[in-house]
Amino acid sequence: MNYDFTKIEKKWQDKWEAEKPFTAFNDSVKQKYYILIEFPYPSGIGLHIGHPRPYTAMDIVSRKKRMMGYNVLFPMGFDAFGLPTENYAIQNKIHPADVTRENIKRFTSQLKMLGYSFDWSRCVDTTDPDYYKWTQWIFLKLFEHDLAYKAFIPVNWCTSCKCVLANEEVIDGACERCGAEVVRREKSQWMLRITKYAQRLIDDLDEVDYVERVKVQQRNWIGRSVGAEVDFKATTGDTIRIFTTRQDTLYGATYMVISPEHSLLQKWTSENPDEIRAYQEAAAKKSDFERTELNKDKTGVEIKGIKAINPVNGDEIPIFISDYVLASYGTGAIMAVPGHDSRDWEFAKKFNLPIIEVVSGGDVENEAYVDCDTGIMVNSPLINGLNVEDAKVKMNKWLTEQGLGEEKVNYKLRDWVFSRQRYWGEPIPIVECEKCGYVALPESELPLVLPDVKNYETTETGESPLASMIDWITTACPKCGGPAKRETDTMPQWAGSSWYFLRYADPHNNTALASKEAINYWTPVDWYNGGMEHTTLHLLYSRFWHKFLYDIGVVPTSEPYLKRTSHGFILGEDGEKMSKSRGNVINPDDYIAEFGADTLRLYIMFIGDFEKTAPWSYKAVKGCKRFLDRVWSLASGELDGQATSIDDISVDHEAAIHRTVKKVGNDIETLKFNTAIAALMSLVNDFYALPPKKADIRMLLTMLSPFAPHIAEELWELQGFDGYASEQNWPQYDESKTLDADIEIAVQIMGKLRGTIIVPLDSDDDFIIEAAKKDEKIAKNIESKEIIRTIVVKNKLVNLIVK
RNA sequence: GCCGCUGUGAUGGAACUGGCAGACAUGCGUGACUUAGGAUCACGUCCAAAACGGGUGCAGGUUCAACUCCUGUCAGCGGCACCA
Repeated sequence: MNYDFTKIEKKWQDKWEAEKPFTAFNDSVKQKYYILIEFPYPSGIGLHIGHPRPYTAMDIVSRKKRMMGYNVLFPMGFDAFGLPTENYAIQNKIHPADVTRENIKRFTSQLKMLGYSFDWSRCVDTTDPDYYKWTQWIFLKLFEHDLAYKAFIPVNWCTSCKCVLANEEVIDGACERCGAEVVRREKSQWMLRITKYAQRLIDDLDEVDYVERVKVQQRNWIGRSVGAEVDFKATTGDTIRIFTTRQDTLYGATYMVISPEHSLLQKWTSENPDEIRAYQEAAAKKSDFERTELNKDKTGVEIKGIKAINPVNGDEIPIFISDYVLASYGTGAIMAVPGHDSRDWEFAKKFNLPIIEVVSGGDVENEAYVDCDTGIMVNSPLINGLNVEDAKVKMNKWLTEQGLGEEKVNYKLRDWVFSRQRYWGEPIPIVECEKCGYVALPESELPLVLPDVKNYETTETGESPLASMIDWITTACPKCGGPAKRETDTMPQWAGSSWYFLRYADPHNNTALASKEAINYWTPVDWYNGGMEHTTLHLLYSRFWHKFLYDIGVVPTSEPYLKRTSHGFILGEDGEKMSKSRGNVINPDDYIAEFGADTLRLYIMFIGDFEKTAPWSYKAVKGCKRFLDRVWSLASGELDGQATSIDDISVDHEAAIHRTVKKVGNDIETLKFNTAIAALMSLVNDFYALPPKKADIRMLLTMLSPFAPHIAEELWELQGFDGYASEQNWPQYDESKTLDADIEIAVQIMGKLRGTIIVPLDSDDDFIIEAAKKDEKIAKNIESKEIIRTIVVKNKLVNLIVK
């Protein structure tokens, strides 16, 4: 009988569909284990080969955890709001909801064809009003706690999507999604105060088990730096507050720079207003990208007729505007210390400004002395002779005493721009009342359902398609009953995914986002695997929302995910990133049809280190198919012996089986799926060398079932074993049985391998040394030499040191 | 510029905590079975093969022993970046 994977896979998938063996229970006595993968965006092109890598990995973990006796929650859903669907809808004149429904259908059937053990009864869809009701509810809570606010600010505007982007969505000055240029626009936008959580988002990383690169990247993004804010007086009488991390170098400040957008500029009358206005206008026109691109050539304009006064020595110093100072960081103003900052140094050279050395050890005439931690303060009466660190401490104290400033921590993290001028997103449940300002809709009016519109396109003025729905916009203020207008922007794609893992705990609840009991039972997520590309987007956003929900008592823990791992991308056969234009895209459907889902699952895990990128190889897929063919021909025939427990396995294979149980089990827990599969292949090779008994095959199928569940169940049934392979206990190994009775150990002379000997397991040192000396090859090597030292590593090797 | 990661056969990749480098797979080679083989099975496959030889990006060091630890250096990938 042949391995007819098409028939077998259909058979078992139908069975799982009917019997639902992978349902998670909210009232189980078993220990819970919550495994999460990032739910996909159901795009029109269907499942991509990148999807099955994390899904298969976590499916294997889920299946193994179930076999270990856990009540496993392994859910799936769809993050379905977003631009591609909207664009497709615009082009084809279909409602985005219809497109979404079709895409979800297709994704679901593709996922089912891969045999994943999802609990489909908990499937969620972020575009379902029953779901986004709670996304809106959380937004209202944020608004209530002053964490959502509307502000007129310069924003990132994607010229192609015609939409505002969050900082996290801008990559090298271009749109993260479409690659088009991002320009600066002033717009009134809803914002979320993620910055209020910056410190906790850093601190709590110490509490969770995330792979290090994720922690590093988040810390990097939040960008904490410790310094001080210091007030400089201007000759106009105004105060200019600056932020610096080098308060020790205050005596070296020979000029100031403020950003072209600084508010004081509106107030001041300088001697050169035209020059200043021209510079401001030029800076405003530049995109962020252009501004950073020009970083070699420093530009700026002095504000003539106005000076600043250095608070430490009373010196009058000039003030410049320059776009190397950002309005959005710190206070938008800096003191410039050309002696110890390379940007200031460059600027000072160009504009012929004085350079004062305040930390000794460098040569400030030739270049800024920046890495001067080991230097000693000079030319700084208050702190001369101190090292840099002590100087900072003393300076902080002095600034506080004088009322001139204080120690201050700054973050690169910006508040989250939360409005999108698009149709296919959650409506923001806020109205603007002429009298009361921004007013929240009452909870009873949720969900605020997305209305049908004729036209899904953003208007030329950059307004959401909802802006043309006059009937919908016009409403009454919930507070005073007066005339009010609805918010026409929608939420960003990241809204629905910021809390979806909570919904899985209790997906059909219509009185809360999930019941308290369900949340308390299932959360936090035990293991979350996802892509590195979400580290400073979804992962950061959802940690923020979770912390807020913790603060208002909705969830029991301040962190949503206990453990975070991340997979590498799969590249095309040419080693390049897959893309339509390169023509190297791999379609999973083709592989399921040609080799079957089990082979695809196996190969995608065998391809290489799970955490690294790996190139696809058609030929290597065939190797995995060959392996399953070999398993099939071994296990589909008549087999000898009993097969009721691990004790029935044959003596010949005992050590190999125990070793494999140990290896496969450990490797699954540490994401080493490739070596787990290699171990199973080795065992099968052993079985070819020396025929296995029935109990040996039973062990093999048990271990294979998380990886290749269809073939494992089929062979299990064929052999007449009890129940299903997937519901067996995960096998226990006996450490003492993992080694053969006789083992080969290496014999080295002077650290070089000179031969091997076979000795009984756990032989003592003297026995091994004697056995080594008796070995023919070794004896020849050491005759006429004196052994002066011997090193024995038990069951591994012996090293003879000779003279 | 700063931070992090990675360099191993023809290829993808193994190697626990310093203990036989190259598991497993691909590819290639030889043989068997066959009318046939792009199927299957068996064997071989780091280089060199004279061996007490050489070999994990490169140059050193520590050690009885180094892919693994240390110093320096080169290359590639990723993140951050006029962030004061």
